[in-house]
Amino acid sequence: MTRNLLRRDLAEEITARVLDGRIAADSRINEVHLARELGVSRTPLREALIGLADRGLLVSAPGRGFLVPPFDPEEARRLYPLVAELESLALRWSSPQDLAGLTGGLDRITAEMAAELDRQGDLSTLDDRWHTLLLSRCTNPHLLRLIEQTKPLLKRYDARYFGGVERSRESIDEHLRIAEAIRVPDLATAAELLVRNWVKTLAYLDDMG
Amino acid sequence: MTRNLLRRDLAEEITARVLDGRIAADSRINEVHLARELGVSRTPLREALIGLADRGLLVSAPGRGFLVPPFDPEEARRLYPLVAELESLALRWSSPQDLAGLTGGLDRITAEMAAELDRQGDLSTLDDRWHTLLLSRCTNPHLLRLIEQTKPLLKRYDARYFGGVERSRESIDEHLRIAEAIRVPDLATAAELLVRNWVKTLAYLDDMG
DNA sequence: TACGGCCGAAGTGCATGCAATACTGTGCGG
DNA sequence: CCGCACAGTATTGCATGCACTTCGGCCGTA
Repeated sequence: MTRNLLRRDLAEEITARVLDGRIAADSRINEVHLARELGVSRTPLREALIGLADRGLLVSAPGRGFLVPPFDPEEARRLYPLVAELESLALRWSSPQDLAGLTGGLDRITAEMAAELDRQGDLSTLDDRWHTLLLSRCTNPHLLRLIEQTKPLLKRYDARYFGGVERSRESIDEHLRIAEAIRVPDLATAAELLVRNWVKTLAYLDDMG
Repeated sequence: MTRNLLRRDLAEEITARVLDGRIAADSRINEVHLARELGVSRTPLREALIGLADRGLLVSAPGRGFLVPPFDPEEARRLYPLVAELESLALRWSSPQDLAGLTGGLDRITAEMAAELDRQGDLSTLDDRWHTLLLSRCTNPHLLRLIEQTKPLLKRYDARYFGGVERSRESIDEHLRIAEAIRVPDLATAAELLVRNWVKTLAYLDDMG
């Protein structure tokens, strides 16, 4: 059992707040206020902020502390293809046999997504679980780390624009087809479809914004 | 002009020490001793260590501080293809025209490498400069950040095994051919050659260790 | 009005202090 | 001889303290 460090919990909490906008984009973070609000001292808070800055979720401005970068459509257009390629790589670096064993779990999550969509609920956490499961057999921990680090940056944009029912149905269908390709198994096709899934999401975002 | 933070200088210094072994692999870092040795307090030192742990150069063990992970041949076999794919991606995401303008500078560095090889000098920093210049036209800052973060991990292994004259000559030749492909410009070929360059280096390492 | 310099308040960056946890070595029992 | 318990030390994780920088408002001047 791993004892949890305050700075990790804080990093998680701050990430959540940045993603849902409770900590606004294009704003500075006041360490004293935030520390008081979270009921901790500045030290572990700063440690968490430094970690987040190293991952790119925040930027550190010497003498001015930490900033939440502003939204930038251009950045979204960089992040989606990046995550697409990284996930594609992770998929191609997984054992086909191991992957085939995942299809049941994957499709179950997809089914939950369909149900949640009817209920007009939140799909993003289910989508996360699906992708995480899909990549869980990748044998390259460093690649997985990079993906884990990059996705929050992307989720900032996803969270803003998510909710298109049209696109959600389409995406659910794409998930099913990816799982199918894995069952064959045809990883090249699966990886290709996975990239398309991300890129199409970006295209959908671009059309809106 | 960017005022420099102590934690950044420290992170740089610690990275250097880990890479050249002054901080041994598979050892714990004693914050008090290291802080005293570096003439700073534990606070900015810890901040630097946290950043390095987030990048994967160190690992954080709750209650036990920070550890330098042991050398693991398996890890090297994961890192080289990863960096290869990342750099390949960065190259393919560069503008061919911009890249073509780099060939002069690239070849100059390659020439310096050849000269340095005759002198039996250090090639790794020149190699770094070459790769950095090659990727300098990539328009995806997040991808470049991931590469910057991952390369030190790899350099830990590179530094251990570097020095094969045979492989160095071969690598220099590969650099020239990559620059050629860029001049054409034929980025697909260049990216392919770049991947090969990394993978062959790994193969050479594997043969030794 | 627009601009620039000064002054007080606010905030960061680093140092230090403290309590809880983890390590080391010793002695005892099996 | 080996394993375990225990006491003392060392070390981490977090809190607090302090100095320097930055920010915001006010004034004076052009």
